[in-house]
Amino acid sequence: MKANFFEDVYEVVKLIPTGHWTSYGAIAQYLGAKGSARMVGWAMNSAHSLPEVPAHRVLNRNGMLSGKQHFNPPGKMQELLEKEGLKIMKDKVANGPDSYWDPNVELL
DNA sequence: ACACTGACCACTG
DNA sequence: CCAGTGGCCAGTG
Repeated sequence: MKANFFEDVYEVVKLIPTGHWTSYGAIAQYLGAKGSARMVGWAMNSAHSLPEVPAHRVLNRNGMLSGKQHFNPPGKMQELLEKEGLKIMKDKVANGPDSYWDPNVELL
């Protein structure tokens, strides 16, 4: 397959609890030298085929729905997040760090 | 084999 | 505070 890196990313994303979100950088940091934040985004692009991977729970470091434009249809991302209890305002999470989930803290 | 791009992040001005 | 630039790794033309 593409690379183990993608698999690792998928695993972490799948581990994100409902109503929580994490950032590309956090995942990249959790995986370490395996890749940078950009690779996580690239992995998400590949993850597009995997319904098991809740890519809508992965936002940029600012909690902004950077990749919502890549969803189908765009806006589905926000819809899902709101459905899970997150407050989205202006394409960004309003719950703040309260809903933030960091693999480096929770998993490590 | 080379160059450009990409769902990012951090630093500098 | 906002804008610009570099760095990161892999994939595609």
